[in-house]
Amino acid sequence: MWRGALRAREQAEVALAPLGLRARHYGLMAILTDTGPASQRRIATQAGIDASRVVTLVDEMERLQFVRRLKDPSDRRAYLVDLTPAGKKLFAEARTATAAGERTLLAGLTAAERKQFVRLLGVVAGEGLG
Amino acid sequence: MWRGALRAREQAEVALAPLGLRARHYGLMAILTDTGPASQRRIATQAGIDASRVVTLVDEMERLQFVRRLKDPSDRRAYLVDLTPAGKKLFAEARTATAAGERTLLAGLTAAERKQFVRLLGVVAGEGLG
DNA sequence: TATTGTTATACTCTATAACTATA
DNA sequence: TATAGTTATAGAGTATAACAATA
Repeated sequence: MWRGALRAREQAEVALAPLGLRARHYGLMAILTDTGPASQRRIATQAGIDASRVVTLVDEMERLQFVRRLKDPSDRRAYLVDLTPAGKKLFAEARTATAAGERTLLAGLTAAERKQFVRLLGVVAGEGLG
Repeated sequence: MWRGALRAREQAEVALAPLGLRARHYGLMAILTDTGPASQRRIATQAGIDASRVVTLVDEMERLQFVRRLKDPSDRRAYLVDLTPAGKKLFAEARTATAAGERTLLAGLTAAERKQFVRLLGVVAGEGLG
């Protein structure tokens, strides 16, 4: 499983490199697309990483203007991190790019097997647990 | 997929910790069990890691006497790394331990789905590529 | 008191480069 | 010239601890 994941990540990195992105940037955009504007704390929980790393990650994406920090009106300590329009556009491109890599990765499977595999993987990965 | 692999590795680490092992030690023993005595170069290729890391890894396992370095009679530069009897015994225990973790990981699947999942995973991971 | 975001720091993992002894 | 193993080192990536502002 580890080996498969390494292959998958490598595919993703290769696919995203032309866009100037790393897998983690894709992950951030995926979370924001999923949940909408979110606090950094929530992003950390969702991604399963430390809050201090979210700082750096959001910094990077903010500097590139794909993401922005809005003040949370209901909690002056917190930000709401949000995709900018440019970020949404970029994420769409990134999805296209990674989809191609995914096809390569799953090339050995029939269409039915792919569907099955993705489904089972969802269960094993504990989908929806954050 | 990445998330699933993280869960899998964590399961493995937790399962192996009581034996004083890390996932990489298990990996080394698995390779040696598979291929028999092997040069460090071959182990590196097989595991997909750098040769310098194999040095450290074998050092650790040799100090614990689970592995030994035999001189390769046909190439005086090379060692043949081999499991000791204690290493073989340990690997059997480690297999039992990780099998329990595996059951936890695949708990959400039926028996048939598990079998299918493992098969598909083998294809995606490019089984036998090294 | 507890929590959000931040910074500084240290630790782990990993690869690279330079070396030796062989081939 | 090239390869097996080793060492030292440097670069990622990551978590931890301590802090200010706010709850």
